[in-house]
Amino acid sequence: MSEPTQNEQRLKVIVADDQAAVREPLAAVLGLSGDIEVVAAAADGSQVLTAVAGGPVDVVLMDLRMPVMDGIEATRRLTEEHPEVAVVVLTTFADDDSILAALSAGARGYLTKNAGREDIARAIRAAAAGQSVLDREVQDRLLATARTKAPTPQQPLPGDITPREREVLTLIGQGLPNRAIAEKLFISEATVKTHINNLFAKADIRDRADAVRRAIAAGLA
Amino acid sequence: MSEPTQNEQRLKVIVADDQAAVREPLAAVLGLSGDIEVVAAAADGSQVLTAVAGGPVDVVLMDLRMPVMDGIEATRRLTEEHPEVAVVVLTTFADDDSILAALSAGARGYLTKNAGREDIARAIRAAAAGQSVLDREVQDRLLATARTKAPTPQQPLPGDITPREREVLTLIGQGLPNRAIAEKLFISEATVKTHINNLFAKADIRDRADAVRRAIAAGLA
DNA sequence: ACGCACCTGGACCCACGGGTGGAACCGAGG
DNA sequence: CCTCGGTTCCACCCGTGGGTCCAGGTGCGT
Repeated sequence: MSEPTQNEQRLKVIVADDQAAVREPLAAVLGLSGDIEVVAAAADGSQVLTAVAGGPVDVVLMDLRMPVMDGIEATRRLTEEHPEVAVVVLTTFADDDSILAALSAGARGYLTKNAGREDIARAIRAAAAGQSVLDREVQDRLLATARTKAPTPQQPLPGDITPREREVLTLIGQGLPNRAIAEKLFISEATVKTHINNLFAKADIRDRADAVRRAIAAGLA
Repeated sequence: MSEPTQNEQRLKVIVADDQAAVREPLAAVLGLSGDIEVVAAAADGSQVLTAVAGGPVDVVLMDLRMPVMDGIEATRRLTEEHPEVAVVVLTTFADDDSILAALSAGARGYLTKNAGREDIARAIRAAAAGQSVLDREVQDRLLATARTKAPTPQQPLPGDITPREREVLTLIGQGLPNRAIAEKLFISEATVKTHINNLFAKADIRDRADAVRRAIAAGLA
């Protein structure tokens, strides 16, 4: 996580973008930062993989929209086969799906293309050090999805519920009538009723509708 | 988002931590970075606010656990009253609640205390530039909550459902029996049954348990 | 004025759900 | 050994739920 003092070696960076008009000036301008060395350029995801195989690399600056193999897939493979290589995404698109997909694939940074040279350089240094740099809007989006989707605290059931009862509750949560539950578990409907009544007593469930809600709330459905 | 060339002025930073044994060495070591100037130190949140009022500040390095006013509350007020000031959290705790609370309050970075001097300095520079730096584990946690909480696509109901029917469905989703629904809506139980039967026909709902699931899935409960 | 959608209500029937009590089997544990 | 918890089943009762048909009242747009 930390750099003992500071300058170890120049950071070896690969620039990946299918548009030469973006890739080449970017590589050139990054080389101006004294601590960054662009060791290769790639026009698609597979070129990134071969380039990484060619020699030691610290950071890949990755576009998402590329032919042959896109940036998401390239990131996924890269972080699997070479976890020591950090990936920083640099793209024009900052929609929720792209952000989640890229970070899930293992990217350690996400910048939009209105980031300046220093912003990019800083993200590269951070990624090499194990940190993660996000554009402000990207962080806001990620935070928003993390927050809005949070109100399902997975409230638990009493501990004295038997495995069989849990099975029955799950099927209730899927909306099945007792007869269907009985068939699915190869038991009689009477037995299903017994389990249900035990459930009601143990878990303070009033009726079937309540059971459905509890099953969903407990994550069984 | 970008810095035109580079050195504008030294970044004015406030260090906030209730433990002097942490605060003072931290302030001292940060001053060693040529582009960072520690202009004040604070032992709690309210001291941060008064210090910010005293003069121009770029970044506040904020601990979360502090007496009088904690880092969350201080961050919230700071980003409201002085949105131009960036807050970077530096704390030992990296649990989901703390992370979400701090970032929701407006923090533009979140580091744990095993971050090194360069890591912290980089986060400060990024925050001043409008970016956000997260520790690796922090990003992973934030991403995990954003992902796991996503599988509720809010599947909609048919369009020809009347307002009254929607009301009834909501109450069904809360587990109420017909009689209770009738009382709550000041109508007879017979009317409730009618609405329910219409719902079943329109929305392809089989029975009451199914209705509960649909109501929850539609976000009515 | 007329049709139409919606909300309202009543009547009937019966299947399913839910409550109670009892009973048998089996495996783990004292 | 025999108890105990879990699972399996039966019988009985009845309340609620769910299906069907019908019908009055209101407000809206043509």
